[in-house]
Amino acid sequence: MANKTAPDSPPGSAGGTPTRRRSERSRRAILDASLALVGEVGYDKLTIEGIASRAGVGKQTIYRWWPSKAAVLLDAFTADVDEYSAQGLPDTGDLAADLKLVLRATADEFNDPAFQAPYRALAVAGANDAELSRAFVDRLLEPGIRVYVDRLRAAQEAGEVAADVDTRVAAEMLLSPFSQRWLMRTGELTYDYVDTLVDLVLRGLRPGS
Amino acid sequence: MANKTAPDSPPGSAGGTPTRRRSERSRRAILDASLALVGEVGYDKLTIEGIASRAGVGKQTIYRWWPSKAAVLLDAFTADVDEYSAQGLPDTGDLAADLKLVLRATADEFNDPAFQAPYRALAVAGANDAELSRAFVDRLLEPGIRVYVDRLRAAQEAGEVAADVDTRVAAEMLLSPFSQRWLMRTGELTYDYVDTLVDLVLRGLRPGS
DNA sequence: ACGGGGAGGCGAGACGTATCGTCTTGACAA
DNA sequence: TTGTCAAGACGATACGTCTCGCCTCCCCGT
Repeated sequence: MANKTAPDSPPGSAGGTPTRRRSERSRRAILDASLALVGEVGYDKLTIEGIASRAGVGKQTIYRWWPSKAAVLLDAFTADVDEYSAQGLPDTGDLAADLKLVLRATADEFNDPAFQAPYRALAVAGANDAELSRAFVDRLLEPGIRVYVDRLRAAQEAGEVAADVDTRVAAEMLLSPFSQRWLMRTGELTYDYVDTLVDLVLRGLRPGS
Repeated sequence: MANKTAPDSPPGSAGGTPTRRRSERSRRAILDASLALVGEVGYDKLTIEGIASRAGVGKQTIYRWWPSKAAVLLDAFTADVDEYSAQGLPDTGDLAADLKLVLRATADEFNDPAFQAPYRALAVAGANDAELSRAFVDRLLEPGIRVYVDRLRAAQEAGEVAADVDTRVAAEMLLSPFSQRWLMRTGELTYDYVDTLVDLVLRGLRPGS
């Protein structure tokens, strides 16, 4: 049950135990197939057998390395995404402009159908599986939030944001309405909405407010 | 496909077509059984056959009136909840106090295991089923948001909130971080958190800020 | 006013299909 | 020699459809 959502590394890495012989070719084929299939048929109709067949792989090869289709999808999705958050947010000295720029780009990304299916599926699968939820949060959600917290902290040190503001809560005020809107489909993610949200959040962060 | 999540009313009401004969007894038994079972085994392992068996009902009776287990659950859950949002938020003239009071109570509710399972299941099922999502939003989410928008509007008219504030976005800034935290398990819903959130949101709403 | 017929919902469960997760086989690579 | 690989057989489970009598209510003819 350990490593439930983080299978052993591919051959070449050196774990505590001797590296197991694993086909990198099969691993990539499985990840690619799962991403392609979830876009075509949706998460509910995504099956292990379907992934295996599409990847030209035996079912056992999937069951050997992953505990569930959600874990496969999380791996597949993480690989494509995690270099994005490594670079941090831009800092031009104008907090509002920086936030609007990045959130507008994020809105475009969230409106991209290729992105929607797997991300929705993961968000959703996590809600009913606490263990997967933790992996999803740790590997995708938290890193995304942290870059905003860092940017807010920088603005705080520059005097652009009041010193007594809880930057974590402020980041949530910015990001949660955004992702909630998208996840629950309570509204469109337009540039107008992003701008309104950023402006209203920042009103409460200004020094002396 | 019409009425996908809103089956015909029980006998006695008069629809456009002649009222169908439907057992109210079976309807209640199905709703009760689905709520009980989702709490016991979780959403993934909730099956139509299980509900039918628990309710002492034929499978066909469920398939006749609902399109999916999610639709059953939505009906079951809605029945218990919708009188709650009918009464609106308190208005003592102190917006911060009113919001904290209600959100603290909501936090208690969200921390109640009996509430968690079905609500999580619905939020989650909706993300992968656009039609169910709409029903979930219309019948549960939107009414909940609206009472906050109304309360904010009242505060706006009382001069407690700046006139140019978009009350809808403001309500989302308050509620989305809250529900996001709970849904994704990114943090605890404590009274402290609620208070911090309310205070920070309201900082941006004050006139002249 | 009433009583018989018929239409339709009802509980029960059989049915074929799909996918599950496990297990076995023989080839192949380290 | 040892462990992974592709392929697929296997029993179990739940799906959604269907058929069966039973029962209840509504309507119509008397």
